[in-house]
Amino acid sequence: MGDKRPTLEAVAARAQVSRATVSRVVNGQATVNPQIRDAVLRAIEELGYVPNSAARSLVTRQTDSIALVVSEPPTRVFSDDPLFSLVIRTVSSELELSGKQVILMLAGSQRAQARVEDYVAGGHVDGVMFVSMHGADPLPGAIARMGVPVVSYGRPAVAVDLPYADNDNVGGAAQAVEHLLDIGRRRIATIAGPQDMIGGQDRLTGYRDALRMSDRRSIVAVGDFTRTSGVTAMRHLLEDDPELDAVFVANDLMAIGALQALRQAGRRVPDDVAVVGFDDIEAAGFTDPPLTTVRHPVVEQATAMVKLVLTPPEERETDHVILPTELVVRDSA
Amino acid sequence: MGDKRPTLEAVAARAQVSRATVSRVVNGQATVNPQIRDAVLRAIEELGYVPNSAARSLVTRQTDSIALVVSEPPTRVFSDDPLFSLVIRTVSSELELSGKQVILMLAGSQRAQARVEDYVAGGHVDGVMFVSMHGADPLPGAIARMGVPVVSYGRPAVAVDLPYADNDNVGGAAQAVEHLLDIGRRRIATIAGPQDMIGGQDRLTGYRDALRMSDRRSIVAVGDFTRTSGVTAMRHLLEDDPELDAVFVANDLMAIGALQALRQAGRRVPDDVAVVGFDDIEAAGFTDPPLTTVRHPVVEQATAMVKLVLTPPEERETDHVILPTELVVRDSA
DNA sequence: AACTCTCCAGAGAGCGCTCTCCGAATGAGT
DNA sequence: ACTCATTCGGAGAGCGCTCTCTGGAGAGTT
Repeated sequence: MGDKRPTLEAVAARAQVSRATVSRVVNGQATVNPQIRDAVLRAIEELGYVPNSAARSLVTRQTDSIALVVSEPPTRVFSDDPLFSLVIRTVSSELELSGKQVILMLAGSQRAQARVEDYVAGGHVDGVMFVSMHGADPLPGAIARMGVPVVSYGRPAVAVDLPYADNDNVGGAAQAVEHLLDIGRRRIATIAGPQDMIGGQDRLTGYRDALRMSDRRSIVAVGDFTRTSGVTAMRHLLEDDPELDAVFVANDLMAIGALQALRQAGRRVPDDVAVVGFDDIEAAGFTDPPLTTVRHPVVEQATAMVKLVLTPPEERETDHVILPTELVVRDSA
Repeated sequence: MGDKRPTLEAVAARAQVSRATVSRVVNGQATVNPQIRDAVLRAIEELGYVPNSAARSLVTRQTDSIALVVSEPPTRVFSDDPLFSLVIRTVSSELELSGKQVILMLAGSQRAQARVEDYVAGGHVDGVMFVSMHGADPLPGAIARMGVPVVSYGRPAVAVDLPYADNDNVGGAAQAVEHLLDIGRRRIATIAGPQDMIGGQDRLTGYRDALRMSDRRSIVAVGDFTRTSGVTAMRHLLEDDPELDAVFVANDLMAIGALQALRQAGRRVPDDVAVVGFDDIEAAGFTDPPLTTVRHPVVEQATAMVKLVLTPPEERETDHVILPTELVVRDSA
């Protein structure tokens, strides 16, 4: 910013052409005489010209940047969901492929939500991606109404009809429970995720579905996807039903907590109680015992989301991408 | 973007004043008659006016956004450093306090680096923060030369003189080794981090310093901060010196790997081999046994970095912030 | 040879905003 | 009553770019 950067005008002067011509060259229009094009290119090179993006987006009404909005309440900000980082990185590198930038926005508080809304209204971004929405978040709807493309990572609450990329939470949970059934477990409990998140709801649904098919009773405790909540929930479960011989935990972080609680309670895993998690975070591979869990395709899901936000609605094949999950059997079940 | 958003002009017309006056009100200048101000405010409200940022930054040459550049080679992108996410979140919320946005950029490849350079040259950002730099990254220097404020999370390689916020890696490592010495260990090895990163270098230096003071021999293996590299390094160490009774590992991820390798080799921790890690990631609390490690203030460090990039050089008290570390003693040593 | 058609570069009008003058109106001073 | 500050809103010139429209030159047609 310090010293003046060359403008289109300067390049035009140096190449002895008009601004319009330089603009054409810069934007790769075909209708330019090769000789003139070369001259312009040389001038650009010599001057070290880089187009000013503000000026450009003022007229094109395009910003080449997409917001990634993380609707995470402040309390959870510091409990590290390891997948979060993977999503960010995938989205970022995927977007770079299309020459777009990622603008990261936290929307954990009311104030922050208003900020995001104003920001988008201010025309700063060409699209918005939501990650980790809770309940009936009004923000996506508000933004969609402004005519800005919106997508969600994970299926949003039913009220809003947004395009989204999700994994098959219901199917994955059912898969986990069926595995537990297959290895002969009879009293299968679950530690569910927060019920204001669709992921939490769906995994509970999958658990219930699988159990209903086999006529078993469901035993449910609810956590909030953090490890400590897993510890607490497991303890409650053990109090409620000391006879349980298996537990399906709605995410690995809580499963790790459950493993700890189980150990403290003197239960052996998987001998006394089998445990299946969900997510297949890296840590799942080196818990004691290594965690059997449901893996879902984070990278593919993030990629699908990016594709959705970049594709105009009329060109989309589908608005709802659902990716399959896979059971990873280790030692805990 | 879809339908026309109201402009300054429209607000001016509605409030029966000139554009200039509206601009004054929007930017909070004092020299506006309260009555007129109210009228303008009402018009803004009624029209739902939000200033167009492109137009504004075209004339002010300010963008209110700061780039967060992650110079991580693609190979490491998918090995989740849990702290990475914490840094991102802290930076983001800290920046929001000053009304700035975070633009996340990956700079793992040559091509990506060039992209970042062009982007910054294009005047998109008011400042750049670097995270996780390797070796003598030319990018920060190039950007600093353009007159854009640059800071680094962690001390950069000596060649470039950038403002930075770092933790006391040398001191922390020394602290860890001294603890090992205190509990009576005699053959203390280390698994060092990548030597093209200052953090890796400094922690090795701290290890060597502490050992030299006590006249012990150093035993070094080098990893790359990933868990698997910790496994490999630990195995090598065990081959090189089967008698070792302690190991200081340059980060927790590798320490977790080392713990696994040790278990596989039939060594008990801490009885046979004491292990100390570095970082105090959440997982360190629930390894088996829980990991003794060096905690450093990630949030404070990120906050300090943000403060540096936002403060003009002439107003800065210091260009180099170094935060103290703390040894967290658990069961592994 | 006169005409039309195509191709391609230049002219110039904005995009929405900020900010520096300017000038009108008000109040104080003589 | 008249002059001189002083306050505060308006006019208008850009900021750097895109893009439509225009017009000149050369090629093709009759």
